[in-house]
Amino acid sequence: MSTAFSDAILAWYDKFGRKTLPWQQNKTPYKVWLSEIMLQQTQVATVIPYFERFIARFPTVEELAAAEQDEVLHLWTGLGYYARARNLHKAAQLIVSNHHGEFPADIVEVQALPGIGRSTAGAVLSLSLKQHHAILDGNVKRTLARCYAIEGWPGKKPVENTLWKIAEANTPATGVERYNQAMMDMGAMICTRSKPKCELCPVAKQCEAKAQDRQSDFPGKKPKKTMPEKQAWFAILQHDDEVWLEQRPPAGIWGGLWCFPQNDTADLAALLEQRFGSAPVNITGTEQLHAFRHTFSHYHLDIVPIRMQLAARVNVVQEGGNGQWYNLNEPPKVGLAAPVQQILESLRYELNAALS
DNA sequence: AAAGCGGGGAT
DNA sequence: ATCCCAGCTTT
Repeated sequence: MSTAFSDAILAWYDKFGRKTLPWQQNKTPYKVWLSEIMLQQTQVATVIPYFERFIARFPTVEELAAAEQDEVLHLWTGLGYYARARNLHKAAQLIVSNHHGEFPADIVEVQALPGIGRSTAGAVLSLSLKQHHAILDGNVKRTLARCYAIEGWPGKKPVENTLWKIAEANTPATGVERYNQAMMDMGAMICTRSKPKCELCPVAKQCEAKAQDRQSDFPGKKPKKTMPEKQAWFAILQHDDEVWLEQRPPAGIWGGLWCFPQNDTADLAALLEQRFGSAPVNITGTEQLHAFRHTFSHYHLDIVPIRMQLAARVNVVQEGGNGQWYNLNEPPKVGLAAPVQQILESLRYELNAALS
């Protein structure tokens, strides 16, 4: 493989690539790692404020490792993919216990950390320490799939393997930290998923998809299937400015986040029985709030929030699991599922509007 | 409203 | 090897 591809990419990077992002200043493996995990799921503009808040609160791996998981999830609230925040936290603790608090420089050890796979490990070590590793995130996949007209959906192993081979072959011997950043910038700025800016592309001359005028055929599309629809009723137990929240189990949907008691039927009586035992709860009013749809990657969830005003704050006798009365005006720093945060915000707004 | 994004872990 | 996980932007 000639260096024509990487030469063109590097020259483009020096003129147009991104060099002033927060995680590109005084680069350390920790900051690059954090940014890569956040960027796996969200665009740069959204990530920036989360990154700034996170680094301000946890400037070092040690401080992250020492944090409560609740506070880590709190700083992640709204970003999604909460398993990644939990993995980040776990990995920080492993770095402290197994690597003296120093982010490992050996790619095998890096990949052994939870939440870090081949591409993220390569990105962190190349961008921060200039180690020679290829990367293959979605931006790179799209750019290479088009340039080399690789047929098929990259979710399929053979297609992914082909793309890794090309990524490795194109990664230059020197300037790998600029090249890898450039490839991510290319995917984000030039080789975008729709309407790629081929007239600005440094490798347009070499691009097989462009030669065939088939840019939109690459990368191959994921086979789509219809998403199931599920229902959930949220029991919003409110007394004054407090509502009852429960922490979800550590794994699965919204793992470790705080949510309302949830049921898959409208029958909330059994739910309350379970929480409050036989002691009757004095409910002074029940109303359905605005129902809405929340869409996950693999199903729709139609949510019906039912608010029950309580005459008094009840001591909950729920067995197993954590629960707390959440004060709307003095919110504790805990992780919240996005629909729960939406509802809490509207409750707080309503509460304070009623007071004024 | 629907499509697309992205990669690691679980199964 | 395939499925599971979120919430946001773009179309």
